[in-house]
Amino acid sequence: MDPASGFLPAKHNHRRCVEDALKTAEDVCRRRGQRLTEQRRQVLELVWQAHMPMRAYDLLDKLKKVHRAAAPPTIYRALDFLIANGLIHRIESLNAFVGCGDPEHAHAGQFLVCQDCHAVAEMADPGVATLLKKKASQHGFFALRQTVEIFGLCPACAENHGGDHTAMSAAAK
Amino acid sequence: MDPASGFLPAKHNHRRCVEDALKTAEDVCRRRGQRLTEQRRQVLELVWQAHMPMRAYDLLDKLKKVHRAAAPPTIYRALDFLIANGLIHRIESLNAFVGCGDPEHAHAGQFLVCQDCHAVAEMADPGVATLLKKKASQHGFFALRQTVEIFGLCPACAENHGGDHTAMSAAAK
DNA sequence: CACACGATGTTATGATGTTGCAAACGGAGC
DNA sequence: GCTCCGTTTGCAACATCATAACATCGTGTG
Repeated sequence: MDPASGFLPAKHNHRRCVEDALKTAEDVCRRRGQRLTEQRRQVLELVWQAHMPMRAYDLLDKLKKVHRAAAPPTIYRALDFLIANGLIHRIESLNAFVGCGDPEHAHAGQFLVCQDCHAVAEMADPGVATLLKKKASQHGFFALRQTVEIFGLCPACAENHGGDHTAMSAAAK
Repeated sequence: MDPASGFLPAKHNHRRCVEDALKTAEDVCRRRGQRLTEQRRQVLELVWQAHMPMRAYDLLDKLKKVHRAAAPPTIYRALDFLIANGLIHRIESLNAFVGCGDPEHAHAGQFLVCQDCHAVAEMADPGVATLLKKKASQHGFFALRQTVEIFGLCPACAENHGGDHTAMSAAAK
């Protein structure tokens, strides 16, 4: 199953899932005649390694460890490229980025963001995307791009907190 | 009809619609025992006057004209208050704020953002919100809050551009 | 009046993202 | 190999977005 869809078990083969993502990225770029340069590959790898939303400057700090000259434009250019090729998604509410499990097909993803552990899952439900497009068109609006971000509790965190997630998350601060 | 739902005709009674929004805000705050101070009222008025997404520093510049001492915290505090009371919404993709036409009821709004004229309409379709919550729960996710932002062309801009919005918007730059 | 608490003033700083231009790289054609 | 040319990267500065920390002020309440 697609590694980006749904929340992952605590112990999955993480090294493997990063490798798969990079392999897929290489395939996709080769087919499209796009250059997945070393820098871009490294940034993509950092995003996948974290397996949770990564912010630009966090990625920059990590990138600097293997590439001292890295600066903000370094990261943002790589992120722009990766987004343009559907290899990552941007989570607007977090100013953060996550890997996309299905870069081969353009799609409007819906993101489930856990407020507790910060894990993110992508739904990519075509029914949702279609409904939104349809609802928009009922308002005379021609939809081109969607951002859908749902905040709440992932299965593991909902489990841990039982019914009183409100009290718990307040206490957790 | 609710002034914030749907795109407005080019010539609506704008002064009236700002006044109504402020009146409603006063009612809501009074009932909740919240203080709609002069500063907060002014910021809310600025948001409604623009009738399109306003960024914090744009509001700050405008506020300075009637209140020289205004600084970033001035604006952000007012915006925090207004959001907390449902009087405005934040558009995450734009780092901008729009007035809410229905502050009386908590709701998950869906925003239609025109890429051309930057107008924004709020759908607040409960069916959409419910569907998203349900889809999320099918993934074991307990949804608490939603951000739905749809980019495209509003009725007026879609009309002007006919079929070739791509060429037009490229040329428009 | 005195107190408490929320609101505001003020300065500084942190966090996020972009522009502009020059240099280096890398593939296409010779 | 060499030139040409478009893409990618280096680099410095800047633009934008948001918050921290602490002092002061205002207002309602006992």
